[in-house]
Amino acid sequence: MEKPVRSAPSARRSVYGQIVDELGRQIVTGEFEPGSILPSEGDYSAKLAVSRTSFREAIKMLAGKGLVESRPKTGTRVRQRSQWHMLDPDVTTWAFEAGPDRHYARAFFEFRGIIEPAAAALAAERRGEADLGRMRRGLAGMAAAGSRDEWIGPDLSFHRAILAATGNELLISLGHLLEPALTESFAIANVDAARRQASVPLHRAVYVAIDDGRPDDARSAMAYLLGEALVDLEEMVGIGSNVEVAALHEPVSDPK
Amino acid sequence: MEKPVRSAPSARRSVYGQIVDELGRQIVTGEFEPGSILPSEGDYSAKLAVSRTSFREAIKMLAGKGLVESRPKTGTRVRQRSQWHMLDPDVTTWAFEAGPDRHYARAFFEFRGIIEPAAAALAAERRGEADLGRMRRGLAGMAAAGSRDEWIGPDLSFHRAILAATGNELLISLGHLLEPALTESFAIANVDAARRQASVPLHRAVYVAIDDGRPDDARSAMAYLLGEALVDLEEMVGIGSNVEVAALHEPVSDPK
DNA sequence: TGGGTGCTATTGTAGTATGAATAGAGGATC
DNA sequence: GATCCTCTATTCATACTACAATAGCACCCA
Repeated sequence: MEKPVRSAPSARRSVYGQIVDELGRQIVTGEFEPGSILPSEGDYSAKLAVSRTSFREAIKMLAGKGLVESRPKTGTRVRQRSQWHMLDPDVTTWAFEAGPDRHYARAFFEFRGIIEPAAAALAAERRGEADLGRMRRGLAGMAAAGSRDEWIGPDLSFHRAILAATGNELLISLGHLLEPALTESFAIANVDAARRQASVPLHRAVYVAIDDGRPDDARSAMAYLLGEALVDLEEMVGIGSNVEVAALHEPVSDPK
Repeated sequence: MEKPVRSAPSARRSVYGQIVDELGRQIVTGEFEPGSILPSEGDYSAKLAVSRTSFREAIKMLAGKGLVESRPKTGTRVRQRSQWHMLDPDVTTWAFEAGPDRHYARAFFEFRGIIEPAAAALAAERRGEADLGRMRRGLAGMAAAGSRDEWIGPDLSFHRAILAATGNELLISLGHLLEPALTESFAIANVDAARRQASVPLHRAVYVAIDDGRPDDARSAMAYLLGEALVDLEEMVGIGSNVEVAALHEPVSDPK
């Protein structure tokens, strides 16, 4: 549909890459409902005015992320949400781009709340000088940041450095999810400069605990930091409101 | 190289699917080193006796998992491990298939040790009757299992049911990683029937705590369960041995 | 010696042809 | 009337070819 400048995110320029982004976003936002069948390759590629080859390559990439499934005769079907690879950076990007998807954003912050405090504790045991240096640079960058855009990079670096310090490849991989999430979170919750600066001491507390080798303090400092960040987002978007939390107690219906 | 029966995992039968599996495994096991360039599409597809079309579709799927990166003129390059999507089910499968990759297996169990106790705690707060039913069926299946193969399914169902009970899509996605991990773990650590049966009460303890709505007990019961499972694997493969743990304190060198 | 400038290998895209698989309709059989 | 089988049409799967776009690299010229 409308294809605006879309400066920031990913910015794939190849034909198949654009289709991946466009179709991926449409699927994640629910424009194509799970269980539904996409138009046939021939029809859809013609409609998009691209070759069937490029279209198929895009579909293959989406299939690799668990979003769709192609079978002869049947066609290409959108899989159930429970089958999607939610931990894929692109899927995360699309989910956050989709405007404030409250359900997803809430799940994501809950997930961070599990991972990152534990990662901070591990980092306090295993941090190397290089990791600490990256954290310090992140802190300095945050303290110096004037605009929102100047803030995101250092913030991201700081959290990534902690994940990297754990030496755990799976935790490091989570850093790839953080980028779209942070970028879009800040785009949504437009916290002002004063508020951002207020979180610098919280970040510093995490750093000090890691530097001193105090895992439990690092864990709780990180938990507190994330809690504050969630509060900011809540106020803006309303995720995590009481209604949402209550609703979450029953929808385990999800019947595969 | 040798292409044995490979009964269990994925078992893709399409041409491009086989290439994805084969290339993916070769990259993850290090047969193609990060930073190296694959042979050109024309050469490699000819060598494999498949069309360039199918080969490219396979490459696209691998690119979607962050394993490779294609650019005109340069070719297709294997990306650094830190860029891989380690939380992709296929990548997990290849990493475990690769024989006992101690480094990865240890990271994976550490990761489970972070996620699953927290998930169990959340499940104790949010579980629905359907979730509890699935857990009960899993327990019953484990108790009744004679062979190793009969055990894996119920075990997997049990852990997935807990993740599902959290209602958190990201946690549910982790269930996709569990399947290859459990399958291969049991293939490696061939624990005997008596030992498996000994873990049934541990699983039951987790279930009871969740059923009763006691988050802290669920968390610690799950942590204990995973600890025991890790002990089994350690004895077989040597992951997590003292040497390994000690070595992990410094290799944060991982540059970029 | 330095810098611009083609050459060329490689991926990207397109179009077409053929094959294989299967859902579903329709017919045969009991 | 119900069940099973066959047959067909649709769709994806694979292959092959041609050309465009890109960018590394060597070469040439000032």
